[in-house]
Amino acid sequence: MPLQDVLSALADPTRRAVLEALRPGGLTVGELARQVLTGEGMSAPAFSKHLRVLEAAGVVRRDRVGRTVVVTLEPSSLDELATWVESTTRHWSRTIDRLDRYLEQEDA
Amino acid sequence: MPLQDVLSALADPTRRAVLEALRPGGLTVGELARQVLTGEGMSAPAFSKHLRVLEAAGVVRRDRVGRTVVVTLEPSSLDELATWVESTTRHWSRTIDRLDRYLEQEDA
DNA sequence: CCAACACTTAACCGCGTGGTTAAGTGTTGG
DNA sequence: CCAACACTTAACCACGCGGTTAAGTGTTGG
Repeated sequence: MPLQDVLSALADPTRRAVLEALRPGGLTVGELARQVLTGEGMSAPAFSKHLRVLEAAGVVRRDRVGRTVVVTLEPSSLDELATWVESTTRHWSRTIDRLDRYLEQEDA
Repeated sequence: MPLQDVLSALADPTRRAVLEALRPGGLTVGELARQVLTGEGMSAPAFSKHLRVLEAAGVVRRDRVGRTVVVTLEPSSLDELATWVESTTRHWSRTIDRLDRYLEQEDA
């Protein structure tokens, strides 16, 4: 679940929609598809691939239950991302006027 | 700067490296390239394209200064992302055991 | 058992993304 | 002025990603 995998996993609207749909709790693949793919005519295999990507990124887990597969969120999988965003933006507020830094170097 | 654009912009290591390099403040494209592309033999045009993506996502700004171009961070461009991550993960802690939800439905 | 169900895997395909080199655009220093 | 500098745009190419259909894998009701 390195940052790289999480970010590319989230850079897809279908995948983000899956996360939204799972917020109340785990769902079977079928139920998930019914909620997420309302309208868009996406095939089951395509959807399954998206789930694979999310799973590979460590964002969700898939467990076979009877003949269905239940998908659940993997809590703390976005911690690294949250930390990165936080630590990145924190310093931005202190950023001086956009030209100053360059001009300083120029003068030296 | 919709979430979609920001996420796909960040889903590239070179682009993230640019943000890291800009944390202390704005830099010219050349200086930025020197810091970010140490080692990887990436061409200037390729790098310029990455900057274009970041700019289109609203994450950085490019200003011509003399014959150089200064790149600066666009503060608050990651606010939407931070909010999304926050609001997404907040509920995860409350997520019930991964099977419960499904089994409830099954019983009904 | 086995037919049907709920998905996944396999094989394939078009296209967008990330890379290249070559040519173009501003902006000085001399 | 104009040559050189600092990038960017244009044109092109390879390959990975998101999509498809067809076939495979577990699992259970009857």
